[in-house]
Amino acid sequence: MNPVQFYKCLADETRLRCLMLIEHEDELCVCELTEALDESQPKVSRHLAQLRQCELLLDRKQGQWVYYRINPSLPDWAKSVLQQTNEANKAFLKVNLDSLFRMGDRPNRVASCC
Amino acid sequence: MNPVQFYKCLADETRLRCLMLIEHEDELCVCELTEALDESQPKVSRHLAQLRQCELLLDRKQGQWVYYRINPSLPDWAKSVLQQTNEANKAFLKVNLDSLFRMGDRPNRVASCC
DNA sequence: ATAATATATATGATTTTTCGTATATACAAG
DNA sequence: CTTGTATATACGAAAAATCATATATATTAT
Repeated sequence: MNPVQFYKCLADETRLRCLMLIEHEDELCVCELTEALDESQPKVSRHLAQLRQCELLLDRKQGQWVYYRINPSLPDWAKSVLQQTNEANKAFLKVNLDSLFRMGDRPNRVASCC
Repeated sequence: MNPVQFYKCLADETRLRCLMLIEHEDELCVCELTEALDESQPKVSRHLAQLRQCELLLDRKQGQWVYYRINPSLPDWAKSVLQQTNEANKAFLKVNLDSLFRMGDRPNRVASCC
């Protein structure tokens, strides 16, 4: 993982908030992120695709939903950066977490093993 | 320190290498960074100015040289991110450190207190 | 005073990134 | 099959970032 490419991924508000929300919630689908961020679906989807191409995120398709999670194969330093950023910037994420928890009709998780 | 602004500062190759070199050496002047990076002086200077404006770096003028150092007032999480990035990416910096150590006529440091 | 060195900044061009909108694909429900 | 929902992508426009070059300022040396 080239550190410049890694930080370019974090250097956009939409992408950083997506990463932090996913880090916080372990796994989120596109519609949840779209609601939490109050952004258009194509915009969120485009940024998620970029994070997937750079291998910061993995996705898992389940029915009509696509769930994104942090790539566990990221180097330790990168994972650590994401964790620390999250822990030290809770106020930054609050508005998005509030929207997420207020959201109705969130899809039911089914474990990927079933 | 807004995390998006912070990561935008790290999301450029010239700026990230400058930050990592300075982190490694505690303090470097513009001509040393210019030599270590093998980039034009205005380019290095411009990026350093940006890092100073964003308060990631502080500068100290001494004679004809301007020395840059990491701003010690950065939040702990940001300082930690810089340190971890450095420790986990030594190979990334090697070529620049080699150039720096090979450089002739490096300015003599004088402690800022004198 | 003149010349040389170190650094900063201005300017306009170029490149990169981001965006809105439209559209395509896949799945689910009826 | 049709409709609705979730997601992805294509395309051109707009915005932002970066750059090379020229030039300005400050300091040191002669």
